[in-house]
Amino acid sequence: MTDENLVPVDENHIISERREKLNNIRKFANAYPNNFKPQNTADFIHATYAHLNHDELQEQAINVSAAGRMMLKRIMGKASFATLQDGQAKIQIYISREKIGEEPYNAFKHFDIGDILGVSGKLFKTKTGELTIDVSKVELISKCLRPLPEKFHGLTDLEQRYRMRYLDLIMNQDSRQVFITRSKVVQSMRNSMVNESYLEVETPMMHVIPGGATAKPFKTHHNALDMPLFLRVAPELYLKRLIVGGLHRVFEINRNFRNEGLSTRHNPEFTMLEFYESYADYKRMMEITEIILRKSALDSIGKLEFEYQGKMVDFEKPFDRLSLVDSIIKYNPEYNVNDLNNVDFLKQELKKLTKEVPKSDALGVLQLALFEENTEGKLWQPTFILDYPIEVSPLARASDSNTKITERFELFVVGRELANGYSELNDPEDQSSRFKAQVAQKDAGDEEAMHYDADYIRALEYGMPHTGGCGIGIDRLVMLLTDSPSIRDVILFPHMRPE
RNA sequence: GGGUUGUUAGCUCAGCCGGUAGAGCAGCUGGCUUUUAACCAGUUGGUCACAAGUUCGAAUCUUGUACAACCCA
Repeated sequence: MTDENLVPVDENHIISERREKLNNIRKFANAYPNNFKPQNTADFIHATYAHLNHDELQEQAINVSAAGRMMLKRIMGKASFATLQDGQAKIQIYISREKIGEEPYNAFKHFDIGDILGVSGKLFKTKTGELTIDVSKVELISKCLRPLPEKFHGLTDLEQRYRMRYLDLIMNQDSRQVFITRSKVVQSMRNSMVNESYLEVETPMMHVIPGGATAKPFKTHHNALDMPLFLRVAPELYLKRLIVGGLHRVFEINRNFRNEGLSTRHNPEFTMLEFYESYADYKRMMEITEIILRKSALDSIGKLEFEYQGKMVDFEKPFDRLSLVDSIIKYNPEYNVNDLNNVDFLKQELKKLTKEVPKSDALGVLQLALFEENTEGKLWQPTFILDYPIEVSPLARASDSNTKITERFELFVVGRELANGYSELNDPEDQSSRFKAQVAQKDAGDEEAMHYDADYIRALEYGMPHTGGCGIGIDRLVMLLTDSPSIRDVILFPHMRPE
């Protein structure tokens, strides 16, 4: 640690005043006691006693104890109200000098907004009917040295919300709710997989040979072995090794790392559910993808139709299925089938639309480029796009009826890719030549192309049953279900440049 | 990587044609025993992101840098 790191991030007179208060507490008591045990949560208190009226509460004399952060404070002479916030909810407390005594009351008056307090007392209802703890004992559990953001506007600066997520979670209940929803989504997906007899596994995050997706990896170094390692871009090749090994249904929920730009849809590390099922194909993968997504919506937000950025998304209807070419024509009626099978026409169109026309002359590659340019963004309702060109699908099984395309789908919702699945390529000789084609592309300067993975080929040579596989982007799914415009809103600590 | 916009008190924001800094909240002092963003009176707090330039004089104009948001790639 350098000297620089030992200096507080910033200091001001408010913080030094609060430090002074803390020092005073230290003189007389333990400033950070660890023996307060709240018997009730604010949530529980409201749920259990809110229905009782003032007189009923008076008669029953219900004692509670609670702890939480003081968010609001209203001193009115010899009595005060304050609001405590615990994990889920808020509860109002009433503190009178008469009840707790002069010394403790004066001490309370100097507690700051943001301090964490423990209280005990009897429940009552105020004139306006708010359930409140009439405090008989209050203690400071943890001093808040830094002033909280303003009570009305809160913390709105996006940069600060991302950098100081702890503060965001204190101040913004919406943000807290996003991450509760995220947890429910992940839990639901795990349950769906287990219900389908899938086995949860963990495979390496550090790869000697990066593989499983066309993407640029992060590179790191193992000191003891003195060798380069790559953070995984996908778990795919390891999961399929497990299929070879006879774990017939496996899934993994974990991070992938891709060394690309940041945007509202891309974080360098992101979370995927990947699953593989023996004796299945891409059609079964589409079915199970629909099952998982519907269940995750029901389990997290309790409905199958929801609004995303002002427009409805429908998870209830069976998801649309279109071939790549059909989807282009459907959303761009100015084209016909002949146009889309004409390499020169495609190149001409792409030149109009983008600076980055693929160098390839392969029909499928150009069709895909056109799809990405003017169709993908228009797929608002869930739509499976089928028949991906073989050149861009090096791990997928070729279609039996057309060797130029693969048995592959991608699912699009609100104009974004949400899932990607296919019938896995299990012919080791075919896979070997596909890897070689990738290596040739890499040698030609494509940094995203795959490496040749000899051990994976060896695994396939032991024989892998036909298998279906699929990956679902969890961050993007949570964006949808929480109506979040940016991926940074659904990742607790999104990647930011250092301050 | 390119374009646009932004960065002023702890937070939310004003600050016009260049004249040396403002409000609300928070804090501090005092008053107030059922408040609800409590209220009333007084008060502390700023390297105007950073660095150069233009000017008698820059938060304000120019350029560069950093970080961020949005759009494009």
